[in-house]
Amino acid sequence: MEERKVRVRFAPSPTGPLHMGGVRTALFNYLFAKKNGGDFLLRIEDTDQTRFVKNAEAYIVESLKWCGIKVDEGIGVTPEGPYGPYRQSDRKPLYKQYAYQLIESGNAYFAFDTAEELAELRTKGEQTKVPFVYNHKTRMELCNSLTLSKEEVDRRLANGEQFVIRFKMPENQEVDLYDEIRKEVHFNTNELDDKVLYKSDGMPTYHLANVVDDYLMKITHVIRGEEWLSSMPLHVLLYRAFGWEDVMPKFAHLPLILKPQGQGKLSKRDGDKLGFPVFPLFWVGDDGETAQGYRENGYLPEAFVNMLALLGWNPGTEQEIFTMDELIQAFSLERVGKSGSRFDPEKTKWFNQQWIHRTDSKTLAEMFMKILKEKNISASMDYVVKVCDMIKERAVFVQDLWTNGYYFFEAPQSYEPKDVKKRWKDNASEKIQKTLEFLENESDYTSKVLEEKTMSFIATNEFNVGQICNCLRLAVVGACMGVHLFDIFEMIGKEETLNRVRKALQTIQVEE
RNA sequence: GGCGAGUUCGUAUAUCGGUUAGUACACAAGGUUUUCAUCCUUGUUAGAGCGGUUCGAUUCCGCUACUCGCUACCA
Repeated sequence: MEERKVRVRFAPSPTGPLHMGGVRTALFNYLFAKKNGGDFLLRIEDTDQTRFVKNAEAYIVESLKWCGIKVDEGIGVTPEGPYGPYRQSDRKPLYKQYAYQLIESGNAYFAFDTAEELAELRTKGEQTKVPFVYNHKTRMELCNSLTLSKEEVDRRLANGEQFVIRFKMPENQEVDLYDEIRKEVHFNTNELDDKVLYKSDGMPTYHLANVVDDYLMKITHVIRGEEWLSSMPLHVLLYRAFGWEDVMPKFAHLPLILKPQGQGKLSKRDGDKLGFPVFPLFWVGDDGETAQGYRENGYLPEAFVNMLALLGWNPGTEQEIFTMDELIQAFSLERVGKSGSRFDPEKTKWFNQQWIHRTDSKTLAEMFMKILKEKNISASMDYVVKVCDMIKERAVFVQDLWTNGYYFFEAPQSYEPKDVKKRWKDNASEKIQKTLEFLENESDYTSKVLEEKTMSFIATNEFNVGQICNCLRLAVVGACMGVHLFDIFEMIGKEETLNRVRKALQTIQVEE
């Protein structure tokens, strides 16, 4: 077979916000495509009108964009590309001919059983513990073009009666499949059923639409979640039935992402319960329901992507921090694991911390500026960059820039009682009063210079360094925390430093 | 119930028949820091069970157990 350009697709259903498991599937597709010089397409599989959610598509596009996953072709790109449209509802008329083609070749048939009839058979099956399956064993006892006369079928079709088209699953056939991650997988067609390919509303089901579109869009590799492994034989059989086996894509089924604790796959509920996001972006649905997002919770997209990449894949080296380009370089399907991975919110925080440390202060400052603006604080870019330089290594989330650096922008509004109790004693007020007088007489507030002078002042007065410094810190920060004391003095300047010390002297005296 | 897939420290993973089973997160104890955080050092903890194959199995095979997925006119 001649070399085909690698083309992969991410094909989500717009049924709600895109789950982080979905983002990972998109990411792996993207990494694989870029690693192999191929294209990454985005196709929307909106064949189920009953579950369609309006904002979902825009959410998907925005999520991928935030993550730095660039779509080469399809939804969100203008022009969309040569194989469009890329929304299955817009391709609706196209599927019918393929379904009929399968009927003509004897691989599919019309079925007229109503949903109610089938539901009844299923409940009956449950009661008798013989589950009902629409397959080679039962199809000849049901209402379809295999059991009805040709005239009757034609009559029903002409009358516009509701029908579906089902795949006629061959009997007792061994299907040997090859999955890029799981290697050989075998099925016997007797275990499979006659899946609906074309629904009574004129829409294809996932199976038909997926195969037809992948064929038409010249997809070379299908990389998707493990929940699809069971339908792989159906899909391969469909390629065979259509006579497309020579251009059938290769398949790779990704392991699932599991709950941090307990059992089952990761769900929105876990996030609510354990306090971490399950979605990349904040979501608010038509029903007013909301969901937390990594972006709004202060995660950097680099960290989110980095974490996702290492969930189910590893480079085989001890490197853990990867840029997108490094991921592309290092990625291969061979190193994707077979077993489900439990999601670890703690490790995710660690990734974010690492990325905040690595992100240059100017980028951080731009994000910090937005937080400051919300608080009606104005500061120069230069100043904010300096602050970020000093505090970024103690931040885990973007918003920590504020919680760990507010004192660069405003005076403390209270003094941590525990620290006051621990430090503001043994005539602290008296000593700080003296120190204040000393500080008032100093003019050079350069960190190094002021530190040196203050230290000798403390020495000549035989004060305790720890006490004085911590009390000053309490005055300026409001708690025993934060960066180097004299760096704070330099940053906020003499005037502000003195004001804060004076205020502390008044306030804390009262509390004492 | 049936079918498919999976199973290494608490978690994510390395190992591609021979290792004191490595690393990271988390946790614990020290150190650094006038504070907090960062950072550094050290430490605890792992091959589901049972049978094979083999000179030797975490690694190969089988069985059992458990977990996950599928079993819709949902994807």
